[in-house]
Amino acid sequence: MNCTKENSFCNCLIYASNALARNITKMADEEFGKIGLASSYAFLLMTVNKYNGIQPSEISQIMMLAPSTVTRLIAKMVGQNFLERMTEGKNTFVYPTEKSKEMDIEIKLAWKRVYDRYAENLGISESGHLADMVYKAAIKLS
Amino acid sequence: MNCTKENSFCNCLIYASNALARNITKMADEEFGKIGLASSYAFLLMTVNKYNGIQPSEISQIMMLAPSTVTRLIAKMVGQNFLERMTEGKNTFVYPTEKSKEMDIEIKLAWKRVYDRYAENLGISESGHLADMVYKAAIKLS
DNA sequence: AAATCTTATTTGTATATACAACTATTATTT
DNA sequence: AAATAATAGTTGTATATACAAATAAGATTT
Repeated sequence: MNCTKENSFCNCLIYASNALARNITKMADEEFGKIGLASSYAFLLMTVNKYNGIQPSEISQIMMLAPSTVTRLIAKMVGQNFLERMTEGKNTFVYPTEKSKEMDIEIKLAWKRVYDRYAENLGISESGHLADMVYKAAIKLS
Repeated sequence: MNCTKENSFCNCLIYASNALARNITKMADEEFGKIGLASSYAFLLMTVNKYNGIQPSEISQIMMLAPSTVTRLIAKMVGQNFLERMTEGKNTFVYPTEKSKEMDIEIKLAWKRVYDRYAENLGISESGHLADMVYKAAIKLS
């Protein structure tokens, strides 16, 4: 690869992966923004809609986020009446409200739009291949 | 790919790329932390050491960061006597101090350690291939 | 020359995220 | 049964980053 002043870090996975993450998240936030959500919250709602009564620790694993981050995301969605939290002993169970369930289809459509946008830019098979590689690498480095 | 509750987003580039970026940045911060820097600052110093008198807008392009972010990074390094800033008209030129120049070799060694660590986890050719794909994707989505 | 457009940078403010420390609960060992 | 360890979740605090607005300087058009 031709590394000029303009792309001296093209061979650096640290900066490339951060740049990719920022760019794709921006795209996602644009699409999810149309339905009034930032992407993290959209994914959280999708997850809780799918797994009724899921625990924060499981969400943490699925979304690959630190437990404290998940606590904060949930708290915000509880505050906006999208989620409910029930505590039993040391465990917490998270449930979607009607408001969240009603939004599910819209979230999925927005998600599809994000996918279509990046697939359009990267190519369909390319983007599938990339997602696969990036996911596997993320796991290996965790 | 086998998507159970544990990895429902394995086909989702948004979350995979964010997870990869966080994991690799954590690794980088561990290595650069040994020489007292967070990874962003290390890269900034490397860049300014290489391109004496570089302008923030150029740094912004190279590091793929927003101009405001670059301003903040530079300000912090100026405060710690790693960089100097000269303003001429609307332009600003950034220079390394002796402190930064002396650190250059250590930064490069830490950078090598980061590279070795992720190459060890991902495989050498794999990690090269991944960096290449991720960099190209980041550009295409920008 | 004045008015307008463009470019470069900085500042105010907001957000996502994490780590470390803490609380509370349950499980295990002695 | 008491003591200890492990697990689940939350809170305080810090950081990186961005957007939008502001400032300032140059360039271009009229």
